[in-house]
Amino acid sequence: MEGDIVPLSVRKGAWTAEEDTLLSSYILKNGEGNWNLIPKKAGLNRCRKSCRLRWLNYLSPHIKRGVFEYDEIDLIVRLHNLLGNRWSLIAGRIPRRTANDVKNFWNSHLKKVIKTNSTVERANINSDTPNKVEAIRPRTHTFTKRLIFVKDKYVTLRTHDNMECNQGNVPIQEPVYKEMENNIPIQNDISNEGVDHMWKQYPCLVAEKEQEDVTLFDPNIDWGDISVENINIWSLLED
DNA sequence: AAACCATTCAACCGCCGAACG
DNA sequence: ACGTTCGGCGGTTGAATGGTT
Repeated sequence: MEGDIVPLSVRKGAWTAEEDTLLSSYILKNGEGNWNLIPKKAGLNRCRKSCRLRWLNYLSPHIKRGVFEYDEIDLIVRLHNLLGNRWSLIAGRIPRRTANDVKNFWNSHLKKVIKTNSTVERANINSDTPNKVEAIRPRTHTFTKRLIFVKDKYVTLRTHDNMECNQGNVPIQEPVYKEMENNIPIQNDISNEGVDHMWKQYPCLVAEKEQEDVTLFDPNIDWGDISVENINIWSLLED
């Protein structure tokens, strides 16, 4: 692809502190904009991809670095079990973590020890056999009264202010599912800090009888993604 | 202390799809 | 309809680091 051809003189390899400073100061001042122009305008002898990667995976003030916490690992394992190696989707559900970080963490820490499913506890099983994952592709589903099985559950919704409510047809990209404990929903442990979306929990409204039409979710909210842990909501909805 | 091996992770590569002319 | 550009993705590499012998 012609767009990927870069001049031979373009620098490769590890970034220097000076290059980091040039890129950071330019983007913080002018925004991300056109990655094709950024290297030139920032005074860098780097290709657009190198600049983009360096910013998104390392320099951006929005990313979180360092040790993965238990909650994050748990989420990675569950989401990987559900989505397979779709790192950008997985990272998109873990606030402030990059796809590259999640991928590296999986490959270096989790891949070897995850045997068959998605719980962190089972990650302690020592095995040389890598987990074979069948990815489940997100699809749009229409919610109907058949969702009666969610009685006594909470659904955690990731909402966006700018996303319009699409009543009836809810695009599902990621499932989350929270059990009720003594009628109190288990707290969502995902931080909202520094992210442009909000996590909210809504009780599933359940009809008394299966024959009734039922509004499962508050129709006044803006729908983003719906997330369900522990179950494969997509396959359940197939029936 | 030196050699070797294993692990980590930043960075690169090749490819894809969307947007655009 | 087609070619080009660009942003983005997952797979892979290899330098740096740490651990072991």
